[in-house]
Amino acid sequence: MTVSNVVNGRPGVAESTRLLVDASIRHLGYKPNLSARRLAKGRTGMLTLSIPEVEIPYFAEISSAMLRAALERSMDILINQSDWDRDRELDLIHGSMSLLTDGILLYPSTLTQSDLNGARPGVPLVLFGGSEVFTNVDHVVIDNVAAAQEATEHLVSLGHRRIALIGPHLEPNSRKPNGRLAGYARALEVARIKRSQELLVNVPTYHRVDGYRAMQQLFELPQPPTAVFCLSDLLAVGALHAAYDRGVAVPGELSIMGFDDVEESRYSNPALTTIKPDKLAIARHALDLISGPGEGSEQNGPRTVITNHELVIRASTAAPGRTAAH
Amino acid sequence: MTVSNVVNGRPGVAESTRLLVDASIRHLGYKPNLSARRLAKGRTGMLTLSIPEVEIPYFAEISSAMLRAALERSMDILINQSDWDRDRELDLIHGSMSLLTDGILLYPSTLTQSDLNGARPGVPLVLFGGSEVFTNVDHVVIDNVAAAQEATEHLVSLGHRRIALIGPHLEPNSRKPNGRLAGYARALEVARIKRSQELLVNVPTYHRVDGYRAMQQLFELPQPPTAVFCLSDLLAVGALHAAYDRGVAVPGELSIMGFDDVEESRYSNPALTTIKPDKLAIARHALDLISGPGEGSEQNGPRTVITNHELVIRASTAAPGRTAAH
DNA sequence: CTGTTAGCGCTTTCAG
DNA sequence: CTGAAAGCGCTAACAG
Repeated sequence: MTVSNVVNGRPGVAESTRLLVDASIRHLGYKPNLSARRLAKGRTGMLTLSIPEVEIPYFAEISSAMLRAALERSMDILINQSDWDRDRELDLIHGSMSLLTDGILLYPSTLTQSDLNGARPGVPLVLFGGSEVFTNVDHVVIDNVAAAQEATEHLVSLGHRRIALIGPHLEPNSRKPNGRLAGYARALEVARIKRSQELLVNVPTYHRVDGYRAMQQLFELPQPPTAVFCLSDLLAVGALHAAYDRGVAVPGELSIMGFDDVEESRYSNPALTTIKPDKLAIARHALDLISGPGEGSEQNGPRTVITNHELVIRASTAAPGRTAAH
Repeated sequence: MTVSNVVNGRPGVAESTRLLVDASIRHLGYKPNLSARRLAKGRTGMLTLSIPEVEIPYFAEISSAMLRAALERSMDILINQSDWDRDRELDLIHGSMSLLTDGILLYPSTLTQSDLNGARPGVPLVLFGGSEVFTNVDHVVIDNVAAAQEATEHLVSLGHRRIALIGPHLEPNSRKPNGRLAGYARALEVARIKRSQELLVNVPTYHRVDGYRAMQQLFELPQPPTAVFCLSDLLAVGALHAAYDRGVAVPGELSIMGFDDVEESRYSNPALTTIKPDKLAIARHALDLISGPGEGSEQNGPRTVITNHELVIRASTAAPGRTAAH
């Protein structure tokens, strides 16, 4: 009908008719049925965003950025929580819900490259973040090795020599490449500091409690570190709390450095020195990739976009003072 | 077709046929089109969740709880950020997007009762949280006045007499009822403590920065408070940081109390005493209301469910010591 | 400029 | 147990 034209604000409708239709619409309380529109049109205007956990501030902030970026392009976002579950992530990409949304934005928490080689989803897929960089799919990342190296160098430049590292995937023989670990290693190498296995604390997740426990463990060392680089702000907040509980002064006796620049860390006591990724840029690039060049670009193969990061120096790092040993 | 039956796992299909169909499905890489299914079925299995901001930990935690509760009922959630924008919330309820999802879960950040009296959305609507309790729509709340009263009484029982309050909607002549303010007032009344207007600091939002500024303001008072009750943990974190910056010891010289029991406040230095709402219960009740009794219950009118809360005492509150004045 | 005709991909009837 | 027929509410392509 002509009705469809007026509802969609398309040109080529007489002003009089338009008014008439508008009146009827209001009168009858008509609401368009989006499902039907979608069936007919073939697109939904919705994207699926998959993150491991909304409660982790980094993901909450990234989600918020995605929501904003989507709004800028008048799209909606359906948030899916994968709970770090491999099956949930696999399900999404080979997936059942594919034809509901126009694309999938996924933070690969457990997937590896080879998982992506198999069947492709029915809709565009773009990855963002994660410790590994995928070359077989569109992926928006930061340069994790450079970032971790800068962070470690900052600690080195302050005069630290015993610098611990707290993070997940630090197992000695992990097959999953870990850019941040590599950056840390490189910085030590440049500074001619010998790596010590006891200063590498592997944790199961990025949660505060893991940072707390890891720090406790480091305090028990015969020769505790004078600085700790935590692979997320949340981990750093946990470490900070452990220092607080033990009465160790930060940064006086111990320097702590985070990663992510989540707002929480600007208000911790003391505020955290950290690495700040450009979250809005990540979101915008992800959105551009997903709704961008379209099918035509398949020829050019998967694209990797590297976004900026920045070292933000706040109050939790300083030159080493007295030892952290109690 | 019979195909539909096997896809939906319905009975009444010969085992042989089922196998045949399954094989073809796998072979052809068939994916059901959810939009089509929805058009035909009339329901989408999706709910819209509207919160002001995902980056606010309380909302992130509530979202997570909703996501989990929805998963338990095999539903999906579309998250909408209202950004505290009245128009966005109104739009949602009188709404355009109505027929996309099966229901709307809304945190009323700016709406008032009268906004809900007008046109009803085409789908079930349930409200959760907020400072006002709506009686004309299904609403899941906590008893804000009781909670705030308990919080204040805890401070009183410690021996405090000058207890400040930091929060939004504290204007003297606000028309919007504020349960938490009422609870605070009642506790003081019971303790026969005179209310002082200078101890009420009204802030624009629940963000950390507002707590920070409000606290700075209180420090400038000729006679600063010995305790502060912040109407959100985020505000309390800001206040804590202000105390830290000024070198005021918490809880030695100043007690700080929060509201929400967000994980962040368990790791602040010191950890915050706070009011803990049962977020999962809120989520589950909201989901039950929305997909519950259905149309039949319209006769019984809107339901209000009040969920539990709990006072959690941690390290940020203690008996008053030296004055907080610098 | 307006109205008609198909058909999106599924789920329902209801016959075979 | 299986298949054919109709229609969910919309948009697209065309004809009046």
